[in-house]
Amino acid sequence: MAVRQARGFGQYGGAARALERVGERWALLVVRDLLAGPRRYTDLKAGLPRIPTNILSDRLKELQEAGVVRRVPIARCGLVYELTDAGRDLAPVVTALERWGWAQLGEPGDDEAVTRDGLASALRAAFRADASEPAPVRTVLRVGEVAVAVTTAGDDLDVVPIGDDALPQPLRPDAPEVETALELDLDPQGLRALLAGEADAAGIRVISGDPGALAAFRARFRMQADDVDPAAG
Amino acid sequence: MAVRQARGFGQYGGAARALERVGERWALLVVRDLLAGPRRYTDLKAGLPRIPTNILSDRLKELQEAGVVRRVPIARCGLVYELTDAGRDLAPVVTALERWGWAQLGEPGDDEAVTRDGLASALRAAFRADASEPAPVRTVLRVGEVAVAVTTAGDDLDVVPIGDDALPQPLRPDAPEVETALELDLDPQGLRALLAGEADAAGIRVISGDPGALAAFRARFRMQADDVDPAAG
DNA sequence: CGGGATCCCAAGCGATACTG
DNA sequence: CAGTATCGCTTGGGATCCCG
Repeated sequence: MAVRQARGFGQYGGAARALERVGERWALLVVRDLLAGPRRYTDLKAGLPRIPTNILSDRLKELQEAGVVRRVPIARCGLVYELTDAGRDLAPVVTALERWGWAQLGEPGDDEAVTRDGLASALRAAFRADASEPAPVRTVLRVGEVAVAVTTAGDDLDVVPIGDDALPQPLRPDAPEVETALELDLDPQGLRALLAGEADAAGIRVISGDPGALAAFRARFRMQADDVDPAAG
Repeated sequence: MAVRQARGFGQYGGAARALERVGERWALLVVRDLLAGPRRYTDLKAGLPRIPTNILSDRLKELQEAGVVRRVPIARCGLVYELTDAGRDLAPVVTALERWGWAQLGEPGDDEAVTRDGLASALRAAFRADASEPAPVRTVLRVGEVAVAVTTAGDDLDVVPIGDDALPQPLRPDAPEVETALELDLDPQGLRALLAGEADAAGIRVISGDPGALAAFRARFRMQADDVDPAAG
């Protein structure tokens, strides 16, 4: 009996119910990765290097039963897992966790790496919509082995993995030809510093792009949710 | 060895780190209750009726080690646990969970009850700041055995438990004499319906207050984060 | 009586091996 | 590729006990 009957907390309330549904170990990390798009079992396992296969299997079953994840057979591409509407509604939860967690992060542990979907999730959490800058801008970030391409356009953000992903990207037709304005190579601490808005640029290497592009990126991606409104009135 | 060394996820990222710190079973419910104010061990145990005492003890130790909770001896009042600044920064996480969870809630289970701090947390998550209504308004909500008094004033929200709490409330000096404009008695489903903005008033009993006060309450407390902006430009 | 610590059992987790 | 099966270990659950 892999799918356990949700050991409850005995409370009628939102937080308790949410934690019953997605509070098991690894569950929200699966959701985080699926927020980047549909993934095959193997993709998920690759993005969660330390998850035991039986646990991934259990979590996917439980998330399906909770109405968060759906199994979708794809023509000649096998089988993918994707979020349901309710699953996508978990984005604010993941974002809140990202913001808090990045503020707590120090040095990376020896065996800690930045994963592709984790990087994408971080960028989504750090993104600040700004309708006043509607022109699309594309940035490529590399952290260790992983890389993503980030395209911003006004309030819109698109993060796509780069690399030997077998999964065909939807390749939004509305994001046609945008030149890459900035390409960065970061180490984990550099990524943290960048998203924290720290002035120090250790661990941040600009591969291509001018300083203005870097400054613009820093302005649009910042982790803390400082909701001060600066000017009066 | 009560305090385990944070079985990590092997990832350098915000969500992973956050879940390492506060992702253990019961941990975020402890945080939720502490967001309502400092609590003694016994208060926490009473608010989390199904938590085994050893687990509560373990969680509190882990949360202290994670820098989320602090133990504070109080003159002739024993010992309380309270959130640190980092712990208070978890409020957005709890709020996001509340919002998602209330949207998922159906019927209460047989042994599920609404707890006082859970009710307070739900109200905080549902509150919509509105600076244009600065006059303080006080509402009393009862759900089963628990009751809270909610005072709103513009962007400000204050939720205090009512009942035989041993713990002395700070009793904010800035909230002097406000008459109770509305008093409601709800069953769990009525609370859910109220916060969901459902028109149906089953399970919602008005003890005192006029229909206008109820309508005003419904306008200021609504769970879904509908961020549509209705009118054009 | 508040604030835990201890014990024992069951259930969940982790690693590896194996299968359709 | 996409899981299932098995097994030992670790946690959680529930009850009891201890200490100031």
